[in-house]
Amino acid sequence: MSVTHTEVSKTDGCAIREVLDRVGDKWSVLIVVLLGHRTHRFNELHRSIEGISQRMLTLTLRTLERDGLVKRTVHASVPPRVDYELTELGRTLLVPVQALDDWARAHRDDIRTARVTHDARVS
Amino acid sequence: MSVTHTEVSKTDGCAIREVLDRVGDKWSVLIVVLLGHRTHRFNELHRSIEGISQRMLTLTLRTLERDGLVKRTVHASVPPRVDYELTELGRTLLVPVQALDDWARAHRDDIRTARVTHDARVS
DNA sequence: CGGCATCCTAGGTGATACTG
DNA sequence: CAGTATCACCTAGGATGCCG
Repeated sequence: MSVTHTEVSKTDGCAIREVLDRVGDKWSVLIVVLLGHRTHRFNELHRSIEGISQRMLTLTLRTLERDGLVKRTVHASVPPRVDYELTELGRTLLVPVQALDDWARAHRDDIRTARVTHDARVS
Repeated sequence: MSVTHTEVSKTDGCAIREVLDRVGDKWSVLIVVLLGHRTHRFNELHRSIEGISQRMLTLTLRTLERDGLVKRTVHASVPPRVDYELTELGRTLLVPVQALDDWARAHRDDIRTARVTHDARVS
C-alpha cells in the first residue's frame, strides 16, 4: 500500500472521493462501460441503459463531457445524429472501473450471503 | 474486455452498479481504506475522517458490517472499546479500490484542466 | 466511549410536456 | 432524433440531544 499514514488528509486521502463524486452517481459508470465497447448514439444509450430517463442521460453525458471523459460529436444531418465516445482519458478510467466490475462479479454472492447471515443473526 | 454485448442486462451489466450502490456513498470507501491500514476504534475513525458525523459513521459501519466487509468487535470493558477491522472479503475489495485511487491521483489534474477548458469554451 | 432517536434540509432523480 | 424546461419527490446526510 502506498499510503502509510492514518489520517485522511485533504491532498491525498480524498483523491478517491473526488472520483466517486464524479463517477459514483447512478449512471456514469454504466455509460463509461458502454462507451468502452464502442461509440454510441444518444438513443442507443437510452435504449441500452434500462431505467434511465432522457433527462438523466443528457445530464450525465454533459458532465462526463465537461470532465473530459466523453467526446460528443454532432453530425449536421436531418434527422440530427449525435455520437458519444470515450476520450483517451475516459479509456484510462475503464481500467480501474473494470477492476471494480470484476470484483463485483466475483463477490456479489459473498455480500448477499453475508447479508442473509447477518440479518438472520439480528432477527 | 470480458463483456462483449452492448445492452446492460440485469445479470451482468449491473454488477458494478451493485458495488457502487454499497460503497459509492460518501464515506464507505474512506472507511475501507483506513481499515485497510489497520484496525481502528470508533473514535479513531471519527477523528481520522474529517467532516463525518457520528450518525453517518455509525450507519456506514453498520452497513459495511452487514455486507461482510467489516468486522466489529466489542470489548467488555469500562469505558467500552469497539474495534473495527476489514474482513477477508473487505481486504479483497481493497485491491480495486486502490486501483481507482491510483487513477484518481494520476488524473485528477486532467479532469480539472478539462473542466476549465470546457467551461471557458462554453462561456 | 460508543452509540441511538429525532428532526430537518439540500439536491439528485423521475415524470411529464414541449422544441429545433 | 436529440434534446430542454418545469415540477414534484424522496432520501442521503447533517445537527442536535439523550443513553448505557
